[in-house]
Amino acid sequence: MDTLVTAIDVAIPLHLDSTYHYLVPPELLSEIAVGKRVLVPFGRRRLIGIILGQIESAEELKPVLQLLDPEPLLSPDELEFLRWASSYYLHPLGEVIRAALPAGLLTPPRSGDDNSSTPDHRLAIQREPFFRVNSASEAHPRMGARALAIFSAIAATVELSRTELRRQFDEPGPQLKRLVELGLITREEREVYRDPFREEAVGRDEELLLNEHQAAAYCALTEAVHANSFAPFLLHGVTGSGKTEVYLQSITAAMEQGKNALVLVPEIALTPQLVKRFRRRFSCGIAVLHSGLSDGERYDEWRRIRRGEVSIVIGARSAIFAPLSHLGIIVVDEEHEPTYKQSEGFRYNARDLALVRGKRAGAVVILGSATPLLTTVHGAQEGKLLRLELPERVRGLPLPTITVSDLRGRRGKVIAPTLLAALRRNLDAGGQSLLFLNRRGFATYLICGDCGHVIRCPNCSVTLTYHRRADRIVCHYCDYSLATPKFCPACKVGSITLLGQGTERVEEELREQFPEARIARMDRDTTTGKGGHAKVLKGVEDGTTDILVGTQMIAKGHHFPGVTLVGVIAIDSILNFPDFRSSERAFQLLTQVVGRAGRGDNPGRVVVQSLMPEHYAIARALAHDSAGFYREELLFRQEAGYPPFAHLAALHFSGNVEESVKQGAMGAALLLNVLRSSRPGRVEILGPVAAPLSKVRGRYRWQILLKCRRRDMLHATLKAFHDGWRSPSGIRTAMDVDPVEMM
DNA sequence: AGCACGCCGACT
DNA sequence: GTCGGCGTGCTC
Repeated sequence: MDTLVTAIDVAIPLHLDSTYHYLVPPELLSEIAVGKRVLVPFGRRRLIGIILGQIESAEELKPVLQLLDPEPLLSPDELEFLRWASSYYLHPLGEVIRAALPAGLLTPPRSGDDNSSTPDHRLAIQREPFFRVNSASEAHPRMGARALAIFSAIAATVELSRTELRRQFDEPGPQLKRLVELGLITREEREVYRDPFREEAVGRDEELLLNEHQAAAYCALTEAVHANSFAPFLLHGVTGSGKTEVYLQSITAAMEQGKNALVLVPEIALTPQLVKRFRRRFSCGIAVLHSGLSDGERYDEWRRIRRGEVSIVIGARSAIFAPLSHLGIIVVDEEHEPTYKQSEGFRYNARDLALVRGKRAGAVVILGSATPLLTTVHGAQEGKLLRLELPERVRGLPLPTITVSDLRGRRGKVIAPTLLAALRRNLDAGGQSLLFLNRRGFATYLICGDCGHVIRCPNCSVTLTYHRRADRIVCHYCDYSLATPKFCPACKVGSITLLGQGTERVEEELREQFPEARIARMDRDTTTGKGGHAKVLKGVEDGTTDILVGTQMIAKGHHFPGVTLVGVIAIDSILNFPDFRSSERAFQLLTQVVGRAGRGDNPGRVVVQSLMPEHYAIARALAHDSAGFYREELLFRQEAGYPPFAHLAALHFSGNVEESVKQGAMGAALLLNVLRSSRPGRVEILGPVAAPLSKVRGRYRWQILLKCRRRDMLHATLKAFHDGWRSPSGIRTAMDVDPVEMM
């Protein structure tokens, strides 16, 4: 019989389904613990993995090279959560762990020097000297004036950092050294955090008085907080109904119980006001996590959370993995936002994970939105979550006047007469206008007038967009661009016709129509670089811009207090988007946009241009009838068999080689096999399996959609498929599983 | 995902 | 005779 040796089970952050075992050298035996990192040999490489558990093994194993942490990075409970996510999303645990930890912690050291336990110098823990006055020491007669000033500055406070002293006295080094030598002050080196706020002092802010609806919501939430068990809520509040104040006071209630709060926001760059409001309200530690932080700053924030130095974490989707203990409350603000979904690699949805994490932690989960997901509304109807409503604006403004401008039968101009007249009137009255179109550029496609050839991106299957200012044609998928050709590249003689409309064209048309108006455009083309946003926004805020044209960007987050006219150039471009949620998106967008109109006691005006003016998503949004919209949308989904009445998952097949068609075909074949051998009829393939092959960033992609009435059955099918899948020979590609709507 | 092993074409 | 193409298979 073979002798058993102590080994560990390790998750490797690669696209590998299995975990790997390593021998533990005797000298490390006492230090081994679940959740610590280890440097291990992997083939010819050395990689950093996470210890999942201890095992006894009789196999021939390679030994662990190095144990990297004195304390575990992940608690057993956190690891359990990540394990769940790994199996639910059918994604390797090692990669799930990598997504949950600050960037760089699992990146192995460059070959060569490997004696450092922090593999990346950017993640080095920063230290800084602090100076404090020794007890009973007084100003010394031999001190120079400068040394005296420095000494007094330190004496005036408890201690001062070198950075602070350098800021006040440039080059204080020699004097500090002398003061230390004289025994008057003490120098002490301490660990410091990189502070992503560059801490400007914020004033305090008092709790606001809640109105009747807010108070009712607050009562329900605090009661749930006190109950110490999982309780999910939908906080359905119209724009301006004071959802944030309800979040703040509920969090206060949780903190009074000694519990912590996690707040997810769609995109933290767009919500600085929210962060500021939290910082004004709470004196406890607050960590802010988002993609704008450097790896070092992120790592520091993560460590502050891990050590229990903060009680509140605010962050974008990846903050759902923040190592916050004693979770009492999780807020998902604007829960309908698609940014909660990660759509590459480890495909997860932070909104869904918030519910799972909240359940595991026994916490209150608030999904807040003015336009919640239909799935959420349905969940509330089924009694899975409790719905709290805030139907009134805090400062009750009358609703804007709303017009739908019927575009049918009109050709040519982007701005039709109704909107044009409204713009004229608003301009003459000195009001500001906001025009929305969700397409950049001048013309969305170019077609040869002679041979009909459409110019497409060589890497992606999409048409190229003409940008007039840059005089180039650009791919909006991969940013490939080309100088605008004079003649058709296919037939070499035909002239090119510009079709489809973008923000650049709207801007040009406005300049023709209103030469005296001050017009600005805000989209990805005009806001590149830091402060690009701020510049455009300032123009609107201080009234030096009369008309602002923009994409999605202008519909979100910003406050434009002077806007009295909002125009939606083409809501159809959203309604006709090939996605079963397109009505929902249109409804959300219009609701948001309508909320932008109005100044003071002027309710403002909204004009929506559409080729489908009777569409229920338009009608209901403009009538502020969300109940009506959800009722009709539920009926439509039920008939079509879409979520929330069925569960969907997508299988993506992608690769560099054109032959990835073959892969898709193999996938379809395997899938049919899986379906045949499981319970027939319970899972169906949605849409044609021979879906058109699309090309994105040079990679071809094939997609198969699966539909099932029961989530567990869909998951079992996906799992069987996933386990049975092998890339067809000759093609080196990846297969991705994307549970679109499984919760 | 890397990284090597392995078996076929043009070269110091 | 070798250098190198990338097909295929493994990594405790």
